[in-house]
Amino acid sequence: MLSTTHIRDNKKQVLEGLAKRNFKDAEKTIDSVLDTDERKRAAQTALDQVLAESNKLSKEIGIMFKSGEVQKANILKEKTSQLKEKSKELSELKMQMETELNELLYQIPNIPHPLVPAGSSEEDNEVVFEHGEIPTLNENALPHWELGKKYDIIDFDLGNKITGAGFPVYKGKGAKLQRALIAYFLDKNTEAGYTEVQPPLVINEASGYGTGQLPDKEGQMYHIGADDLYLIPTAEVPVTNFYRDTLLKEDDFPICNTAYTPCFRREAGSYGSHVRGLNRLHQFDKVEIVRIEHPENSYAALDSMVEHVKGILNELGLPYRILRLCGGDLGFTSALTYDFEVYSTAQSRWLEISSVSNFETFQANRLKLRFKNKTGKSQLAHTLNGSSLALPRVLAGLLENCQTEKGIVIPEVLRPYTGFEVIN
RNA sequence: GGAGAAAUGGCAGAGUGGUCGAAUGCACUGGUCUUGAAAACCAGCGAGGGUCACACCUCCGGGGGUUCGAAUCCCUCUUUCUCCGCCA
Repeated sequence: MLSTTHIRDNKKQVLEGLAKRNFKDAEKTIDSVLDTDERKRAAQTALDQVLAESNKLSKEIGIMFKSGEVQKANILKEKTSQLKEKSKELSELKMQMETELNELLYQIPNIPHPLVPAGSSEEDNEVVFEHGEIPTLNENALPHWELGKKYDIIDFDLGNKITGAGFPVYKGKGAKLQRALIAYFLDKNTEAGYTEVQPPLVINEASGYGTGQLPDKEGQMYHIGADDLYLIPTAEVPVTNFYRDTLLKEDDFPICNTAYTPCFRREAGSYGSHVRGLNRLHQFDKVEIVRIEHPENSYAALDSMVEHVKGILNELGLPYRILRLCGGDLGFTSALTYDFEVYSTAQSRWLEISSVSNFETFQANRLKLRFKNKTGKSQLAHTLNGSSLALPRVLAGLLENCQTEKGIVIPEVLRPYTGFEVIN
């Protein structure tokens, strides 16, 4: 959520940013934010004055009672009763303004970084880096869902039976490969200075608001009605919310966490061939990296996260590219996002396997995540996160690109984790 | 699941209806002293809103209520602790 003071002080820049995102009615929305904010503050000021008067009188009444001037006190009591009614009205007005203001602010996405290219769809994303050679596979190369069946390592039908579509069962070497990838990713992240954490897999409503899943993306999360909790769509949510309502010191930075969790997404409205196999699931595994940074360092941190993910993909030997997302494809809460895509040779398409973003103060504002700066004032921190990495599509790319006539050859770096070299 | 107790500033911990945003100690920051450090002493030290700056307003787990006035009384929710039950 953007802060009203930021909007007030940088109106022009905000409008330009929203234009880059093709945000409709930007001017109208921003104007009504500013107007509502002004009315909110007017109500606040009026309320404060009434309360000040009432506090003063109450103190006087106290003194009168002590000195026995009961009659005089009773006259003042009348007066404060009136003030009380007035304050009730004003505080209702103020709350109403606050609600209206928040509803407006919840609709406004983050302002894109200047590097974000203009554009309306994924076609306008900018390819900033490519690496690795696309392997030439033999003629009867298979997509991963066929490979999963052939080697009996991924069972979509079994998952279908016990739960439903989008919940595969990993078996044998497939299950072990999953575990190997998780352990490998966590080790790489830990080596790079991230502290491993294990968060809960369900979150409460406040956490959903903190990172921006609520109120707008409610339908994307699984909701547990009886306890009013949500299954996490990504480790970003619980881990970033560790720092909700927190006042940090400058030397607490940087805060670097990594977490493996399953992720649960309803993916309402997704269908068709691009969701086939592991391409899009309701439950999948992901290792996430989350950072809390000083605003001055957040873009250096973003770059270092990108370099880190690159390092892992280089080691795995998968062909990949990095995209800078355009305004139209950028996530609601992000200011700048780099997507990593692995090339799936058997499907002849790119698969997104990581998304690394700087949210600047957008999440921190809702989270009330601040730090005390050098001048002693509290200031919003910057939050960042990225996948490092998401399993199913890495697995898909790996199965498809590493298939040979003898079977699927496991990349060398994973062999200490799997304990086997080939799936056949 | 049942019974009881509790929740106060970074931490510990006073405060049971009025001048309490809150004693005291520790921690922290600045200063004096010291070759330096420690100790001692002096001063400062919660957050949010508001203001050029003051004033002023809000916050003692969350929400609601009683009262002219609530950290303090009442209701409710959450969490923690103790006991009982159940279970890994």
